[in-house]
Amino acid sequence: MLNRVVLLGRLTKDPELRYTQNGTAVATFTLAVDRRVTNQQGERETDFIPIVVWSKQAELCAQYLGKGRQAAVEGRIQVRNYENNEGRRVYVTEVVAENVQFLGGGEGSGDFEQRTPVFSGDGKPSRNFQNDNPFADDQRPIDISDDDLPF
Amino acid sequence: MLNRVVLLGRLTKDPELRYTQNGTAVATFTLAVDRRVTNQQGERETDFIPIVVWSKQAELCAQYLGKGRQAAVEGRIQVRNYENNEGRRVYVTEVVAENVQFLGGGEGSGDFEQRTPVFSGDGKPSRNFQNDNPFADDQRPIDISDDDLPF
Amino acid sequence: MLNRVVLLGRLTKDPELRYTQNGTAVATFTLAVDRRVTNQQGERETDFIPIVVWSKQAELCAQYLGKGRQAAVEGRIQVRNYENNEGRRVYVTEVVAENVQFLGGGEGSGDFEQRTPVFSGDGKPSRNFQNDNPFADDQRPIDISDDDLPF
Amino acid sequence: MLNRVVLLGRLTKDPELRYTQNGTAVATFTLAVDRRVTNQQGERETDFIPIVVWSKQAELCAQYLGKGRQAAVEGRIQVRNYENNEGRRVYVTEVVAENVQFLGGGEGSGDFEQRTPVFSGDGKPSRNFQNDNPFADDQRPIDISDDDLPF
DNA sequence: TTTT
DNA sequence: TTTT
Repeated sequence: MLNRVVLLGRLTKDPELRYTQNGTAVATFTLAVDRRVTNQQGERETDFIPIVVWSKQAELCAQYLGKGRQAAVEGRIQVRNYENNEGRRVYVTEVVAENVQFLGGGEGSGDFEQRTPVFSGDGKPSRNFQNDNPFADDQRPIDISDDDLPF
Repeated sequence: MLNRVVLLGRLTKDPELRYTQNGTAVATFTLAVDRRVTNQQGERETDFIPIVVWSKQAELCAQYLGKGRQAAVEGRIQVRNYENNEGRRVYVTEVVAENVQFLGGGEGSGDFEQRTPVFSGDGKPSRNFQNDNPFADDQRPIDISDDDLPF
Repeated sequence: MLNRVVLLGRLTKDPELRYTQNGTAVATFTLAVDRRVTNQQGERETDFIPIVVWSKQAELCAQYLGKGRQAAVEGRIQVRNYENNEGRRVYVTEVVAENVQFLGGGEGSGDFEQRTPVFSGDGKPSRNFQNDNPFADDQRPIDISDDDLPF
Repeated sequence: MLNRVVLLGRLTKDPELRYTQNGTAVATFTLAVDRRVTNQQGERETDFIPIVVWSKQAELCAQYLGKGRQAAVEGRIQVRNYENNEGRRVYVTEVVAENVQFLGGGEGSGDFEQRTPVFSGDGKPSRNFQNDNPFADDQRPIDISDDDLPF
């Protein structure tokens, strides 16, 4: 019906870029969003919120965003679930971004020089794949439907 | 920094009302939010989003909301984690509501007659408690800090 | 960049439906949104917010919404200006809706029976037209560009 | 009921800071927010949205924000009206900010050195005052209720 | 009356 | 584990 999210925070790492079987780009990153109020111990806590971006925006994020950069994300909350390799149902909540604004900051910060996109695939098997693909690592399209999220 | 969510959906069950050790009310429920677009199979999918409400609003939700009722929720995304009883770190994402609007609908729908609040505690131990309390079931305050979420 | 609005309120009147020169539907209505806090006199004030909807959604609003009905509106704030017939620049702020949800309530309330759309054109000339059209009244398309708002 | 706005844009000028009769600070500025899509002439249009901030946040805005700076604003839409000095009712729409985030950019940009707050009062009488105060110019509190907006 |  |  109505499902709207707006976040402002910093990337905890460079985005990861992948491609679905039929060539759709999808980028993922985590946004660290500080809470506005401190807790009872007087500490400022942070929510680490997983973000998913599709298509052209995914590629732009991979090119222009990096660890430590500030970004504003507008999108919707998505809750999906899958069966893990122990046969247990796992629930994943993430924000599907429809609009990402690149703000300043971050390391190496010659504001928005282009980065070399980081393709994910790092030896550690991605166990929450709906369809595990051993070739995911070498930048070949992964064998899942466009509906699924490849991470 | 900035973390804003607005949702419109229906409760999948009656809210559960609890009290922290020092008497703060907390209600929880799941909001079923239909997606605006259908998937590739032409089906309309639904996101089931866990909601947490505190204090006075919690008690109002327990009184006036029920299974099937429509509600608008405004709040923020919170990601917390705890170690479960198998020693594994579990991540929980939920929306902490700051404003809940009661809309029509639902069963027995003599619009907003008061309901008998449903206290949770149903025999099945609540395993994601930070601090398990055997008395949670009989409506006595539960023994955890106000910071923690009792579910 | 980022311009997001979510409102929940009631229509002060039936929506007005018009068509631009090239046949695009546009509906307008005012949403009465109560403030959450009362003022210093203990009264609850209300903001009356002008809403604009385009295309298919405009026609659905004209059919299914009416005076007193509750609606949730998601969109963006738009500030436009035009020169009035006294040669003075007038500023208009309105919410351009991208998503309107029909909620219950309202008069005659046999929930969402279809209404006869109300075409605007009531004898009183609409002086904030960019391009005044004497035929606007008899439901013929109005002679303005799609960019402009016909009211 | 529910009235939520999130904006990201740049200040068109330094904020103006004033004080109500009983000492409450209020800052005002205009946020230039680019539209995401270009119009039929291929130009990117901009909405100029008036912002009001109260109390402590007002003083922080006056100190840390300036012309050209980027800011994220979270708040609610307010529509008020008053009778102008020609006896005509004038409607004013503005965003009452509850949370302002200072982002980079702007002139002189030694990021967030403190600025000398700009008090409004520039010789031109502020004609949309509900209660005109000839002393508003010399930084003395203005003689209106806290409920009213002094600009 | 507008910002980059 | 889900609502209409």
